Amino acid sequence: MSITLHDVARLAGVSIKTVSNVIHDYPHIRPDTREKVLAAIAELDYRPNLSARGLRSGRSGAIGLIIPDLRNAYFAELADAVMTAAHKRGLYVLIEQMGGADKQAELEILRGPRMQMVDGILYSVLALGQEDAGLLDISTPLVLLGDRIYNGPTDHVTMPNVDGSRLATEHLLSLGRQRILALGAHEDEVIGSAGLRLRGYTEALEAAGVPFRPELVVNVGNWHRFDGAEAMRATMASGISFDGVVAFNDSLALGAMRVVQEAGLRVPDDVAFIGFDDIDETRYSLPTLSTIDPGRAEIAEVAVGWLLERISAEPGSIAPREHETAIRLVQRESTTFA
Amino acid sequence: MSITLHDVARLAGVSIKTVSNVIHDYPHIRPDTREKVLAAIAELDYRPNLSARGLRSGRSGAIGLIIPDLRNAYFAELADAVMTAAHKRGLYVLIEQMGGADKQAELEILRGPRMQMVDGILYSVLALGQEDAGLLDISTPLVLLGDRIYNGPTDHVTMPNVDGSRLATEHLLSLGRQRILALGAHEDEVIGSAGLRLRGYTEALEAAGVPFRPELVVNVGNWHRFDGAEAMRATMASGISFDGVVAFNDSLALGAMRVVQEAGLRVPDDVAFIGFDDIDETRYSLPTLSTIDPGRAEIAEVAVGWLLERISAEPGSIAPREHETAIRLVQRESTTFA
DNA sequence: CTGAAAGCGCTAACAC
DNA sequence: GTGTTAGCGCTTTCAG
Repeated sequence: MSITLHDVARLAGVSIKTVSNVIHDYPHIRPDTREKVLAAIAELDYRPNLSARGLRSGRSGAIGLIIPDLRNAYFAELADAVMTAAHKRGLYVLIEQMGGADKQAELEILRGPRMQMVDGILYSVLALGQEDAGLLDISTPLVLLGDRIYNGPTDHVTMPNVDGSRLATEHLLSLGRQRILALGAHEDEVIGSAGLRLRGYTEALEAAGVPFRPELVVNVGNWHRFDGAEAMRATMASGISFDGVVAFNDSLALGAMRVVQEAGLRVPDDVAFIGFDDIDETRYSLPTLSTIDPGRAEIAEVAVGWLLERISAEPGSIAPREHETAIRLVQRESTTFA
Repeated sequence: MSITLHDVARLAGVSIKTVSNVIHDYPHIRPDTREKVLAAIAELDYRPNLSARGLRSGRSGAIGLIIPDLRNAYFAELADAVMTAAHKRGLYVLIEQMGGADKQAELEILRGPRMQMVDGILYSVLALGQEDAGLLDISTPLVLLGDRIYNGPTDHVTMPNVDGSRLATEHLLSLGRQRILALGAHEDEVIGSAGLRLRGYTEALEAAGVPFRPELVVNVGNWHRFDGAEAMRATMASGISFDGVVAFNDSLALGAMRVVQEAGLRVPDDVAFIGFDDIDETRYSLPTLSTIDPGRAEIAEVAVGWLLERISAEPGSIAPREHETAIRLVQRESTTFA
């Protein structure tokens, strides 16, 4: 049997209301009463029962984080950032992975029993798209992450993808590269990370007066190292020549960089590489990888902050907001000449 | 206001007990009653209130997973495996990171408010050691992971470290390597992953009649890519010569391999590498990294299973158990000759 | 400033 | 087979 408010109240010689007041820092309590109560709490090692508190208050103190896959370094680092931001505010985080990109599965997780007990949800959209925005009008407070749905029915936090990609491409152009591969495109995608990053790429070429060559745009299904390696093998086999690669994430870049080097080309001398995400690994690859830092901590801070605002606000009282982080070009060896 | 058992009962024209019976698959219910209830549940989209259920039953349906750091690929992959194993059994997982190796901080997390509401804890020990085993005699069901505490007051699941390291070392010896670096030792550590893996290394040398050279044992503080790279730089600067490396985890191996290649040595021709953990990245490094697969899924399965047994058993009724997984040598390019 | 008491939604004796 | 009912521990309204 665990210690309850009653036990503390009895030991301190007060009522449970007073104990509750002390716990919640209710201001009007006589100092000596507070002392007595705190002493009793310490002596009994009292811990509030969170289920009871949750039942009574309607709040669990937990938020959900729905991400594609923890084994993906980007999302592991995002989860870490979200947990840090949440703990600062006394919340705990329930992580849920959705695995493959299946709309139905994703919606089920969003509405499923596991997200039942959280006060709000941070959802990094993967399978759903702009056309599904309507499905997100759920009663649980929700903040969207990622680049699949803009101007949806609720808040959205992401990085400026077009700017980031333009920055990355300009960086390679400034090195004198002219035949730059865009690695990681998704056919016919306009919105979504792939679509937006392709747009930034084309904008940068255009601004620099470098002709856009469709054969330099490489479509890739998933964004893992494996896919980057495969796509690069196919590209090289097809005989296309290039002297720079803007990869739409770091994993793709690392996979592709490996294949390029295997083929005897030097990085950055023969081919310069830049990625997206600034995952830890980019600091230790051979060579280290230049990348766009998306401002992960800022994403987490703003998203958790907004989610909390929604949790305490009247439903419907906060109009949907959009936040884009400050990004940063991180130059490393893959674009630096000795 | 959300839907409660009462609402469902009213719509179905039965009592809440009957609804509860249906939900819990209580066997003796007339089929048509069950139908009516299920229809009402579906119509109202009823979801049980987990706080109320938790309060009443004393179970939250959640287990805690305490790990050092999600950004560490090994633990991200472990978390993934644990979530998979837990979901199979209808549990959700609350992940908690402990950050640096601080005993006090670690104990606080273990006893802290966030682990308050879970039914049991999976704890991958980092800072605590064998001498602290007594501190783990807590009332919450607990299963230990990692290699810091053996034969503690509760169940423990891990890989056979000595065997794994012996296997790895034998593999390099079988390639004809004689000057094999042991990378990742911790000074004076006997138990713990570093101590055990060093023992496996020395055992393999001894069995093969290869002299043990203390200068080939490289101490490393942390086990990140960065530390592997630094340690390798220092080792090479000191002029020690070697033709193989048994790294005590994959990250160390990857960091060190990079430095070796930077210096113009070829892997595996000049130096063969093998790591521990079989993290995803080892499939995509240049060259791909041979490693010891610790049986992560098995660790997760056994640990979650045992934890559940402890949760449903009388406290103290289950004697502490030890489980060692089946391991596997995974040979990749870093130890393969064309 | 502190106490009494109602009730959050659910489970599980116990009745019928 | 199904209904009644007593709390689980906490927050909070309302008195005093």
